[in-house]
Amino acid sequence: MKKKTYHHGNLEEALLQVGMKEAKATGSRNLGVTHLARLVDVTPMAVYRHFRSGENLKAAISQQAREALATRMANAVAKETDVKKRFVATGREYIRFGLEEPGLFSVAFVNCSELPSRPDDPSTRTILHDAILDLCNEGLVATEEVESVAHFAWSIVHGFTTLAGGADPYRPGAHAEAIEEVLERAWLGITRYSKK
Amino acid sequence: MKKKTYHHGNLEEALLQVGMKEAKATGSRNLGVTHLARLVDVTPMAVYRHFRSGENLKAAISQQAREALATRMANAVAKETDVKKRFVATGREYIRFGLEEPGLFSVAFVNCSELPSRPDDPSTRTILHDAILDLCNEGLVATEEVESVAHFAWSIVHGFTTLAGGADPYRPGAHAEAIEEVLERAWLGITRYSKK
DNA sequence: AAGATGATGTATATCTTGTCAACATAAGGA
DNA sequence: TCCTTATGTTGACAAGATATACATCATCTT
Repeated sequence: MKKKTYHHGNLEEALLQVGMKEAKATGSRNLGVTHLARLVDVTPMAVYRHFRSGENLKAAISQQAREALATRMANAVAKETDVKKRFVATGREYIRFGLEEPGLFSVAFVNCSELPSRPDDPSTRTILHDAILDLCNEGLVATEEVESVAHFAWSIVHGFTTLAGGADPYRPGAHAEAIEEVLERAWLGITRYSKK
Repeated sequence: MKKKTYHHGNLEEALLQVGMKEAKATGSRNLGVTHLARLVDVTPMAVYRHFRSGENLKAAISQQAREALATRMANAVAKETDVKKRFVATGREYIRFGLEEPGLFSVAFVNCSELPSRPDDPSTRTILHDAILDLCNEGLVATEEVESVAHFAWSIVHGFTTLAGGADPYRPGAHAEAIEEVLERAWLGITRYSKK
């Protein structure tokens, strides 16, 4: 099939698309300019019309990956009404995402020079904060602790995912029990704490 | 100064040495074969007499970094006698290492194909396990929970470090308060938990 | 409708890297 | 002394990132 038009039509989108596909499959290994350009049947240099550099492209894909995570979290939270359940669902979905999509997860938090050094994507951060504000409203967390609770909660799920992930091919539910346990422990760390 | 001998003398060691230096300074960015070879004033190909590939070299440096971490943890633990303090010291030192040496820390847990996918270096793992066995002896943790507690504890410190690190230039004690707090929360998650 | 103009791709060239193959020399034991 | 092995060097090559110069499409003006 020949090219219908000289212009690709929507190269930027196309690059992000194949980028995400590659990320899912192999993490950040195959996110090079040349490789992605080949996949969309375009010259490497064409990429630079849409991204300043290869790093920049990778950062954009990373961003997309973080958005995918945020979306999943948002959906998971939306299904729960109970305060604690909402909070736990947030963490559980974060971990599941990491285990089910290790490639995307690693790309999402790849240490890229063009990336904000903290892996706290605004949207993800917002979701987490909202969940914690819920806890405040219930009196389970003091208002001035929101920041540190957020950091604690995020640390737990991020660390857990990093450590548990990437090993074997993922079997759904493999870590189910461990996940619930770690979330419960985190819950205790959050609700039982009081400043000395 | 000219080369005393045609042979370098101890190239392998030298490579690991400059590798660690570079890792401290810039993480994993400058751990390429050519670059490191230049630093020890040797041809790139010489490297292959000691390491199968660039990846392999990077993995060896990563290993060294993990050992550096383990050493620090061991030293920190050795200073404490109280059970809880020993445990907390383990985590605190892990976090401090990550914040004080972000380059080394990132290299230590870089996702390298020649690296065990789980960042649980035997020595580091042993130190952590020992600390938890202590807790068992005190009746603070059930014997059958050792594994999951280890995973929980590791998750927390690893996650915290990843999220807190890498931002600004590190000021000693900057996060001191946050560290103690997160460790206390973790402690609660460990000691207050009971299987349902 | 005919250009002018900017957006988007291509062609080419250079530089850097990783790595292979072939060669050189040092060092130490037979 | 001479052969073998360990260790470095040279040169070649392919891949990749990216700069410069050029081509072509799409649109906006007139």
